[in-house]
Amino acid sequence: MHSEMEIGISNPAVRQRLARLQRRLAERVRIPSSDGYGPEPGDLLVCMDAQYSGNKAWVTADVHEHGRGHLCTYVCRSEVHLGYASGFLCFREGPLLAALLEGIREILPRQVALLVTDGHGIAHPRRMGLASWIGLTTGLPSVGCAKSPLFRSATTPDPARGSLVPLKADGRVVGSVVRTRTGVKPVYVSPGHLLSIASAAGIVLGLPGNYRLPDPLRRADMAARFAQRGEMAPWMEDLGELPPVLPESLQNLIP
DNA sequence: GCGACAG
DNA sequence: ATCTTGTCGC
Repeated sequence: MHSEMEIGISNPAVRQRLARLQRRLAERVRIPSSDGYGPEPGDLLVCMDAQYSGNKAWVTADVHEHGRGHLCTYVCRSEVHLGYASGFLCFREGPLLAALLEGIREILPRQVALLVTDGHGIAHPRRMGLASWIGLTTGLPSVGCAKSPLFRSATTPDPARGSLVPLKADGRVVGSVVRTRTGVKPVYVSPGHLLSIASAAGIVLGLPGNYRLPDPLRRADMAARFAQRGEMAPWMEDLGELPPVLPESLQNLIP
């Protein structure tokens, strides 16, 4: 017998159905031409990440209070139900993030104001990156901050921190290539849901930190690695095992 | 056929 | 994401 394996996503028929679902979901995403959500003092910004080992995943949510700082970083363990394939990350990781968000909802002093994820928002072939999926699923504003592009950009931002250049997909501007640290590889920022392209870049550049990844996102990454190794830091809180949250739309498509 | 390809 | 050692640079 073999260990429980994830559902293969290499199957053309499965990919086709999921791609169709992505295009349908993308129609509901709202990206204003300007503004949209903007952080206000006291707002809770949640940055999320996940680490994997086989079909096990350690998922984290770093809670940052805008204008003040770090509150706590939550971690949970989950089972992965779908393999990875470029362009379909939202279906693999989305349900895991949704589970943890559900878990911390009652713990937090107030509602989450914004979500930030590893991976893209609308800077995606079908406008349905991880950030857009979780934003749409939760109804919350969301931003995608990816470490590598899904589309090659013709230009690169100046070496100085803060400089940025438009990120295009098929001639359409869908995000920004942002220099978060002088002389270091840029990150790829795109809105997921309920805010503009400019706002998304502004938010990422507004987050604290002197590394390529903003501190909250970096802390989410660190926490997930710690948890995976069975370690905990004083600023982390373990919520234990939480089952992935599969929306109706996925229950029929994913066994 | 070959290279690309978020995490 | 994960598999892995040393090493160059601020």
